[in-house]
Amino acid sequence: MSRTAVSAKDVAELAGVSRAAVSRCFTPGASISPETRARIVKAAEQLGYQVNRLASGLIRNETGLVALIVSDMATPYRSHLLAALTEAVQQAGKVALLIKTDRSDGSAEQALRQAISYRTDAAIFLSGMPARSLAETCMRNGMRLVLINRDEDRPGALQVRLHDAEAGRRAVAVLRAAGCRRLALASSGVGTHSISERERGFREAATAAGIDWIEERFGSTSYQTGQDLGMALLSRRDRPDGVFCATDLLACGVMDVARWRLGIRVPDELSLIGYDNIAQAGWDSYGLTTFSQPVDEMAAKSVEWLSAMAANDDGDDGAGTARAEILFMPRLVLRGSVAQGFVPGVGR
Amino acid sequence: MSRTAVSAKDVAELAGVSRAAVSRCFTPGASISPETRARIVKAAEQLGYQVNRLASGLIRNETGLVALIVSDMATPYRSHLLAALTEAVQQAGKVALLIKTDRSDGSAEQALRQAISYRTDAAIFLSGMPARSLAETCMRNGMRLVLINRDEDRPGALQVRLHDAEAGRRAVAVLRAAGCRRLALASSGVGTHSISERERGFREAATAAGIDWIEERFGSTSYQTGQDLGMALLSRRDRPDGVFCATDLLACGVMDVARWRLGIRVPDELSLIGYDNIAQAGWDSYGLTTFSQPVDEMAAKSVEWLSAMAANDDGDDGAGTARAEILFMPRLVLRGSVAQGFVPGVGR
DNA sequence: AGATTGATTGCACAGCTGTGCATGACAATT
DNA sequence: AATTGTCATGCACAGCTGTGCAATCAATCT
Repeated sequence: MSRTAVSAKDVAELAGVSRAAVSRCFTPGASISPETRARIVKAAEQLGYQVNRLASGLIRNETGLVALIVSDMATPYRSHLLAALTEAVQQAGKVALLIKTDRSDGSAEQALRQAISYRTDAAIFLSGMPARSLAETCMRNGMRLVLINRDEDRPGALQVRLHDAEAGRRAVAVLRAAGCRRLALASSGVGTHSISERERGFREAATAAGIDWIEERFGSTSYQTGQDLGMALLSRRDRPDGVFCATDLLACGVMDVARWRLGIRVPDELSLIGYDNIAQAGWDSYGLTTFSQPVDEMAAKSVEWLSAMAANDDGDDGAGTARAEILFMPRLVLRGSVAQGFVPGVGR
Repeated sequence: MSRTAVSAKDVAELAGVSRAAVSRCFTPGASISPETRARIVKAAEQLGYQVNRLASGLIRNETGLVALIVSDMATPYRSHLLAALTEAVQQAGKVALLIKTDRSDGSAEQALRQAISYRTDAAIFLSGMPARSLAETCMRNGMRLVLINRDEDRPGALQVRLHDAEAGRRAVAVLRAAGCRRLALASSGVGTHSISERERGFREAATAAGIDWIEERFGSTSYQTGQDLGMALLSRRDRPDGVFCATDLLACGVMDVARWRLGIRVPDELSLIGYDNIAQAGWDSYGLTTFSQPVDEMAAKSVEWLSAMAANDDGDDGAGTARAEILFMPRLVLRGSVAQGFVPGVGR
């Protein structure tokens, strides 16, 4: 009947002990005798008691909450990364607070403010970027920041990145080895750091090899944009025969337009490479050669770093760990979307 | 330097007012003069103050947290639903607590316990199911429960369901109208309520029409299972020419096996119908006829119900609202995966 | 036996906020 | 001018937990 939930006081009364004993019962390493613990546990189960982590967090300055800040979360790559992070966070005994952002201005700020208001132990940005001043406020208050595939660095935050430029370079190598003559670059117009890096690597390698290429860059990172990019690139007179797409979603769109609207055979007349290794890239309809991000490992390392930072909170003001960065290498996944040819031993 | 975050006391000191004034400043409808509010807002911005919702929730018995409990969240349909719910929750001024479950026993219980420990205002189950006793404990403590596409009902919880059986029936009608002679049902072996209902509708309609059909049911609800189902169904001597798949993911697997491994033309030799209307169903490679769930509307109505329940918390003990259910009708989306034919006016 | 050690338990406080109650100031009304 | 009403503000308490400190108690040692 009472609208309020059962508290430690109720358990204490039922078990005939002090409220402090109940607290110690659920605090690892606290001093409590086995028999009273047994009594308390029994009473707690009977009442359905769960320690109130709000009150606990209030006094311990550690809520066990980790904010995951993300946009476009229904996208294959994003949802995969989100799942991995949630799993890792839970494995570490914490819980994920999910905050969705959009493209609008100040959306990331708004999200971070939400995280602060719940006194989150950490915030992990999968997209967007908080203003520098607000980020510093977070750090000063003891909140950890992790930035995944973000560009500008915030001192004290962990940067989780991939060697995107290297992937762009390898894409050129693979396409050339497949015998492609006219290369193209298909990318969205969002201008994210990681996407820009993929473009840069592609251009560098093409320039270094002394070959010409064409580009199309517009729209968001979606299947629809992929279709439009494919239409723009493949209806040209000097149609390319090897395209590197900044994203698997784009590549799927390009491939579908080629096959189903323009009647171009893949990979006989057109070789395609994507990036992300989303589930659909492995489906029979696509068989897309792409670069795989070690999503699980990225998530695990991020959370690991958070725990490590929490462990050595002994007086250092974070200045010593000003620059933390983990760099992963995207792994080439060869499938049927690239024409058969000699693939150079680019391994290392 | 101080590890602890800025509190209302700090703001009050800077603004030269009492701490209570700061609290009132951020409480809508509280009595406070415009000039002191201005002073407080200025001081708060200067210090980067955000109201501590943990402490606020502690005293108001309303944390603003809504737990989303889900498994297989990287799946297209699930991630779509998850995104819609997160969006709806945020629109209502609340924040989503994301809890991932797996197939293991007691996983749902564990998740619900997590939700309780954070004194979540509500818990929304997208998969899994808590034990009845634990669910009742939640309700008694004032936590609202929403079950999406779940079978057993928990008194007091909101049931959000679709008319799955009707979809199964319509699938038979559409396949027959397309001229299919040998129907088949492809489903996973998970035995979820909603999936069982789709199967039931299919069988009922086929039986009523007096036609025979074949079935395959095994595995999880994945693309891979779809491939295996397709292989099992389509390599038979009496190969079916019209298949209703309990899920789009399954349908994609079936279609790919048909096209790319068995050389069966879709829709000329094989008509396919799925369920969920995931993004890939609309891609050129699939063009899958399917049933669309009004995901956004489902999310909006769920959160709306939560707010309504919170509003009339005036002494009623929930017994009056024992049975709440919202039933949605899946919408048929016609695409190219079904052979051209006369589609009966099943509207209504 | 007496002293010491160790474990266990209860008291009380801190951590941060919302709000009822009382007080004070000020405007409006008779 | 006196009274009434409104509004703003501060005090103090409640809500739930973790933990330092003192006290109690049993057990062990000399």
